[in-house]
Amino acid sequence: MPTRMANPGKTKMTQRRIAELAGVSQATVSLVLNGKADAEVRIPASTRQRVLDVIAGTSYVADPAARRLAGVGNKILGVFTYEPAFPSASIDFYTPLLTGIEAEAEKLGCDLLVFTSAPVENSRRRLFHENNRLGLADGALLLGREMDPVELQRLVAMDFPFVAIGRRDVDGVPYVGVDYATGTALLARRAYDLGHRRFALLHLDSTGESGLDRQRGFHDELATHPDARVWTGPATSGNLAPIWRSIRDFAPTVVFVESPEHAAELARIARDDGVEIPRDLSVVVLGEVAVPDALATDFTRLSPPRVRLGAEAVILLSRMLDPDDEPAPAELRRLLDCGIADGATLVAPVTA
Amino acid sequence: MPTRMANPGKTKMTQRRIAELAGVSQATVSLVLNGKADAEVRIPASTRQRVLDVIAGTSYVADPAARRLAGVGNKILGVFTYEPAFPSASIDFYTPLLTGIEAEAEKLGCDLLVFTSAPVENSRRRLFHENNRLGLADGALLLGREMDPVELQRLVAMDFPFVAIGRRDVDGVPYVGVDYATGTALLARRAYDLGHRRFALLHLDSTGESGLDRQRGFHDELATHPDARVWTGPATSGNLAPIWRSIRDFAPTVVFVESPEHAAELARIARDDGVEIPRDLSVVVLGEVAVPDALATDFTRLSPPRVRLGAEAVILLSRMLDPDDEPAPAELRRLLDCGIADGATLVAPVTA
DNA sequence: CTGAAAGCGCTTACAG
DNA sequence: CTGAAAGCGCTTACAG
Repeated sequence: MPTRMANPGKTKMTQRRIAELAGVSQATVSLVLNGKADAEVRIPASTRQRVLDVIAGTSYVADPAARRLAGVGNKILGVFTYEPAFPSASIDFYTPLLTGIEAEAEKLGCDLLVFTSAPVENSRRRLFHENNRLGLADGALLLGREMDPVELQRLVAMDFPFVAIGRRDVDGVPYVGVDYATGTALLARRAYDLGHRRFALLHLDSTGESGLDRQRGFHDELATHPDARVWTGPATSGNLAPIWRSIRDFAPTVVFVESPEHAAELARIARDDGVEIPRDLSVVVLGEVAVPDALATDFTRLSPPRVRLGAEAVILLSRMLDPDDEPAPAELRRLLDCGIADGATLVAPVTA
Repeated sequence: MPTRMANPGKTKMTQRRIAELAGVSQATVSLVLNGKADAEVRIPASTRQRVLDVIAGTSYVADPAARRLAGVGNKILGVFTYEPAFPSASIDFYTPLLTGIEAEAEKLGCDLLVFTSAPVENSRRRLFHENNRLGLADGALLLGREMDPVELQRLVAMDFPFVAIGRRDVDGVPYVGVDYATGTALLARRAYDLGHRRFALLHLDSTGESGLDRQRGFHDELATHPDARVWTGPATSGNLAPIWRSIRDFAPTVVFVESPEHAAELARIARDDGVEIPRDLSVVVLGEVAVPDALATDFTRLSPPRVRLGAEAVILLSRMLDPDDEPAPAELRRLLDCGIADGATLVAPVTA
């Protein structure tokens, strides 16, 4: 339990000591340090220089806690992940996001406060808990496949600046997401144009917005084609064999699969069942395989711009924090175009 | 430039307001909150309960900046990476470390402050810069292949609690590292026992401790075998063709390569040159391939316990921060055993 | 042009 | 047993 203070005993460098050394008041040191010395307040260049010289001779850095308490921003962005970020299960999902976030934070000169202390319940983290350190950050980025709407509402009500990564249905939540609906619709349209008429959709058994968007894109597109036949089912975790039998009974020429892992598993089962992919059955994946495995199937799939997603979220948050900026409502809720990886598993059906 | 405060306008929950609502003094609220209400200071259970009830009804959280300023620990661990962490080049190196760090921080209830704001010079970050937020963390973890000795000395002199990941030569620097010397010696001994007598070592052109440890382990082991012949050379970045010619002229039966990337490249060049691996030439890698690629060669190699390394560093740091704990000198500078992956590229030489 | 002072929200001796 | 007060290091009106 880390509770001991840093630097016990040693005399810490403070503005007061700088002031003594420079023969000025502590307030003057603060003014010089904050650049106010130029504008509103006139401080003679000589005084200013003397202070700067003294500081240069020491290892002084303004105490960030004191700055924060005194009411200025810290250039610290909170990062909250609803699922623990690094453990293997989620690592592929978070890594590209964090890559974008880190790169952009670096450009902006911000530090990142990762809220690892949030207690985990049902394998999800809770943002609000006693002693949460939200208040130390100027604002926060929220990542996760699903987020607790109540917590989102509370953040909005608090007027705490934050940006969710991924579209969120909760009112007033700023986000940067991916336009999965359009991406999925484009792929459905591409399949239709290739001659497919019997479509299956194997989606995740989750109520997350991104899954709903994919389903909506899928259905909306196919609704415009009266001759398209559609089967839909959720993939319960674990064994996909039963669901494969249902799909086979429907006899689609193409199956859309939300999860790359499920797609790989389904393809394996299908092959064992004598179904050759893509000759007998096209497969379209609605998510990006995280680490492209050289041995694996090169699925036709959505390819969301995840690194950029992280970067854009940081940019939006920093704009929200900038007193001189005021992002327009449309900028506060924004979807990035979803890329498509052509892959090799969507071809014209032989039965066309 | 994020500088606007969170929560502008809205009235923030404070101990003072809690105190008003509960009809007690602000100090009492603090005492109740910090559990001091039980020990030194006696506060009637009824008062205590009243305060807790009020707090439960609000969304109060103690302002971490104020706590910090008042002199208590924050359970915030700083994380400083000398090379930017997520960008692809370093991601494989840092990811397992961060996995261990995150998992352990979560267990301890600590947040992680990642110093992304450190300015980059010559593709390395500088820890000390104006407005560094080191002081906000109770202590820090330092990661990187090489670290600036001057900065390390300064941290030691400041008495700032920190733990370096990887052995460091600088006096007084606490670290958790990997025993590369012993690991390398074991592999050299294994090669010798298989009959190898002509050894080449292709090391990185760097002065980092971990590289030096490997070289030392290599040379120390082989020095015990008077009939072993040794060639050593640094791999300059880029084209390995020239160095391959030097190695070929020496005609080793086994080549030790520090970097996995160099090993892959060298193996390719060797094969193009008609040298079959491992039949004609055994190859031993002294680092772990980050993402095991199913297609790549399964090199015989060192397999440092990187996830554990991260976790152990957090544990050590938290012990240093614990006022009731006092890690022994040996615990402050510790090497973990380095694993060995048998792989398939170290075999007995045909010429033996 | 510069200094003295208030205040940020907390913790912790110190008085009652 | 509890309240009033000092102090942590800063920023920023406000007086000189």
